[in-house]
Amino acid sequence: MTTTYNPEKIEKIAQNYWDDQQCFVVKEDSEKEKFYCLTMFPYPSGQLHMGHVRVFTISDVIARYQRMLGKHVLQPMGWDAFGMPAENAAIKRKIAPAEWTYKNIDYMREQLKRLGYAYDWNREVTTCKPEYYKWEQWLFTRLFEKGLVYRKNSIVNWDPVDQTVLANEQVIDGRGWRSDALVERREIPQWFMKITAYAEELLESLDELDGWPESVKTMQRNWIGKSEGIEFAFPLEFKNSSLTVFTTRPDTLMGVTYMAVAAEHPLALKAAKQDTKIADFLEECKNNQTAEAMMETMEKKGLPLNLFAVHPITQEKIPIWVANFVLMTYGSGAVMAVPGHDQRDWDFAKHYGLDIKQVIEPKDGAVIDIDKAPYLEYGTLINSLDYDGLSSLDAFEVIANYFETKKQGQKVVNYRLRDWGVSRQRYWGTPIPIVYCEDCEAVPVPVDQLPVILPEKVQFSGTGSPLKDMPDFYNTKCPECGKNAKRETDTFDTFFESSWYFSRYASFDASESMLDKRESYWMPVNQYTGGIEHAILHLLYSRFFQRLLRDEGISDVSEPFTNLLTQGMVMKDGAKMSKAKGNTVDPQGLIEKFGADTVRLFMMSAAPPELALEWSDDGVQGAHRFLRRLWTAVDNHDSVLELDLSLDFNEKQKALRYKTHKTIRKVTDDIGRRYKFNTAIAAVMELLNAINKFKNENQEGKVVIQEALESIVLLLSPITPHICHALWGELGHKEALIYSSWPKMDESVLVKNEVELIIQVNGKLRSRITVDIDTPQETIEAMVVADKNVLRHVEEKLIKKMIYIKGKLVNVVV
RNA sequence: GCCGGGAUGGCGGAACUGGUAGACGCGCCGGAUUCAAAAUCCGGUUCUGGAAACAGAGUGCGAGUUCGAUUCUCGCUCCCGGCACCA
Repeated sequence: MTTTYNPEKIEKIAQNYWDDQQCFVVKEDSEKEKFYCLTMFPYPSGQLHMGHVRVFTISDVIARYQRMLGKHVLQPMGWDAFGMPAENAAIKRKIAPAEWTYKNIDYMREQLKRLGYAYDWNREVTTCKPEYYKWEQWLFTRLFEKGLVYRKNSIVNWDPVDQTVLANEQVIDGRGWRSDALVERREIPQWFMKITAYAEELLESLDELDGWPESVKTMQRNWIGKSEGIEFAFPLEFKNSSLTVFTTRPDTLMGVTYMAVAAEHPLALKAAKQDTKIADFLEECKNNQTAEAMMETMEKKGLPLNLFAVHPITQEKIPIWVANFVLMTYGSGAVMAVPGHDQRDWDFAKHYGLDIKQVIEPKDGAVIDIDKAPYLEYGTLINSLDYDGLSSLDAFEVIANYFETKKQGQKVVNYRLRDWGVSRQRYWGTPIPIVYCEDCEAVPVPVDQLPVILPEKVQFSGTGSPLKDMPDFYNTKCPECGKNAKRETDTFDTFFESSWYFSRYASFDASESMLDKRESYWMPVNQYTGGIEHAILHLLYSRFFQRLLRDEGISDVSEPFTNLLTQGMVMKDGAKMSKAKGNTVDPQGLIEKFGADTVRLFMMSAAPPELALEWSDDGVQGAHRFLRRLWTAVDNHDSVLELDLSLDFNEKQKALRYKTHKTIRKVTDDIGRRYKFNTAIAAVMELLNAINKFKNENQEGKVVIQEALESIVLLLSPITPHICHALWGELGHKEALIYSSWPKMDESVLVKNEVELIIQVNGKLRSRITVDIDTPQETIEAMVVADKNVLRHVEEKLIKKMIYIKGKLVNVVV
C-alpha cells in the first residue's frame, strides 16, 4: 500500500513524541561528556526571518549530530528583548514596548516550535524580565565599587527638533530620521566600563582560540589595535605649557612641519574665544556625525590657530592647526604631522600648502619624489642631524631614549580600543542602578533594593525617554544619607544583556545569585553559531564580560566560546535581509506550504554556512521533491528486519554498498569536521539516485537497499528530523530514531584494487586509463606512451619528462 | 577612509592538501505517461565549431611562480559586512 508524504501530519507526530518523551530537556550529568550548542539569541522583532531560520537550523544540525555521537547536549533558546524597535513600535502603533515585545515572543516561540528545533524550552531566558536584568544591575554596582565603571562626558547625536538622542542608524545624511533636522554633536555625562583594562588579555588570548575563524580573530586584533610608540611634549612658544602627542613613528620626528589638534581640544577651544573664524569652524565641526566612518570619509579641513610649538630638538617654530579629522578620543587628541611620511598628513599639507620634508629614504637608497606621494615604509634616516644614517627601527629606540633621559616623554603602549559607553538615553532597557544625591553624588543602588524595575506601562511622546516624565520612577531617597535624590533615567546598552545570557541558560532559575554551580558544568559553550556581523562588538563584549564574572569569583571560565561558526548573512536584492531595510521574506508561508523539513533542508543545501546567501524563491521546490522521492523509495521497499551483511553479494550489490559507505564517510566529515551541510546533502542525494537506479533481484539486494535507506535516514536526521522519524518506523524499527547513534562506515567495503588514472599532456586532460593499484610506474608509463589519445597530442615532439602522482595522474611534458 | 570577506554555466553552488573545472539542486530543452493538465519518470544541458568522434576557449580584470593554478604571489575592479547608540 502506498502512502503520500504529508509533512504537516508527520511533523506534528514527531514533535509530539519529542515533547512527550522530554527528549531535549537536560540536567547536569557528570557521567556523560557535555556539549553546549548555542546560537545567538534573536531580537523579538515580530516574525522569524530567513536569517533566523538559517542560523537556528545550522545549530540544530550540530546539536542533533553531537547527540547521535553520544554526547549530553544542551541547546537553549531565549530572547534579546530590549531594544529600539519596541520604542519605534510604541510611537507608531500606540502600544507599550513591553506588550509589543511579549506578543512577538509568543508568536516567534510558536514559529520555532513549528520548525522542530531540539531546544530545552525549560531554560528560556528573556532579558527584559526583572529576574534577568536584576543580576546585571547587581554586577554593575559591584564593578562600581571596584572602580571598573566610571562617568565621563561623551558625544551623542542630538536632534534639536525632537529633543532626543539619536542612534547612528537614525541619522540619515546628517539629519534626524523623523524630524529631518540637522543633527548636532552634544556632550553629555555617560557611564563607561573599563574594557581597556582588559585590552592586553583580550588580545593575547586570541592566540589560544583555535576554534575561532582566523578572520574574526584578525578583526578583533585590529579593533583592539595595540600600537607601541612614544608620548612626548612639544613646548609651546611664549607659554609655560606644552602639547602632548603620541606617535608610532618617532623616527620621522625631524619631518614634523605642523601640528594638528581635535576640535574639542582645549587649545582649540581657547583660540576660538579670540578668533571668530576659529569659533565658526568649531561650530561647523559640531555638525560632524559621531560615526567613525563619517569622520574618516569627510573632506579634511582645518584652520591655523596662530599658535606655535617649538620642535624639541631643532627648536624650530611649528604652526598648530585645528583639524576635523583628529580624534579627541584617541591618544591625546593632538598629532605631530609628518606629511613626508604619512598619507593623511600629506593630503592635508598639499591642500593647505604646508611644508613637506623628506627624512626617511628607502633602505636601498633609491631616490623618491616626496612631492608626488609620501613615503610610508620604514627606511634610513636623512636630513635628521645626528640621527642621519640610522635605520627606522634603531632611530625609534634612540629617540625614545633621548626623551626618556630628558624626562620629556616615554615609550607607551596605546590601544585603539576605547572604554565601552553603556548609557543609553532610552526607555526600553535595563535601568542603570544609580541614584544621584546632592551630597553623596552618584551612589549605586544597594543589593537589597535591586532590581530597579523598569515600569512597563508607559505613554510614548516620541521626544526623549518616558522615564524622564515619571516622578514615581525617578524620585527616591539617597541610599547613603536618606535625603531626597533622583534616579538615573538612562538605561544600559542592549549589548549588556547579550554579553552573559549564555551563562544564565546554565543557571536559568537561580534566584539567589547571578550564576550557580550548574554554570561550571555547562560553560564554556562548545559551539557558538551566529552572524558574521557580530564578529567584533558582541563577541568582544562577551569575552570581556566573561572575565569580569571570573574576576568577580562567580565563574572559572575566561573564554566563553570554544568554537565559533560565523554564518553569512541572508541577503535579498543585494543587501542584508533586515527589518530596517524592509526586504525580509517570511518563512511562515513556506513552512505551511512545504513543511519544516523542506525549509530546513533547503536552507542547509543552498550554500555553505559562512557564505552570504542571496535569497531566491526557486529551489525550495527541489528540496521538497527530494524528500518526496525519499519517501516513495522507502514506501516501495519491503523492509528487512534483520540486516545480515555477511551474505554473498554480487558486483552490483557490492557497488551500492560501496556508495553507501562512501556516503557515510563523506557526510560524517562534512557535518562533523567541515560544517559543509550543502555538500553533505548533495552526497545523500547521490546515494538516493543510486538506490533508484539499482535493480533489485533477490533477498541480498533487499538487504543492500535496506542498508542504504537506513543510512540515508540516519545521515539526514539532524537536518530533516521529522520525515526521518517517520521513515525510521517505516523501515521496521520499534525504537524511535531519536535514540539512534550516528552510522559507522565499514572500511572493508571501501577497499578497491583498481584505480582510474588521469593522463595529461602538458597539463591538459587527454585520456584516462584504469589500472591495478599496485602497477609499477614503468608499466604505467609504457601504457601512457602507447595510448592513442596521448600519441595524437605528442606526435613528433620530444617527451621531456613524465610526472606520475601515484593513484592519481600522469602528466606528459613535451 | 580603515579592518574583514566574496566574485566559478542561465541561477544557488562543487572541486577539502597545487592535479579530471562545473558534483548536487534549480531553471531550460526533448521524450514517456495522460483525453488534457498537474504530478511523476527517462534523457540532454559551460561556451564556440561539429551529426559525431573530437578540437578550441573558459573560474571578476592584468601580470607572475609551476610540468600543471578556481587554489599560491603581486597589482587592480566591483560587491558585501563591521566601524563603537541597529541588533
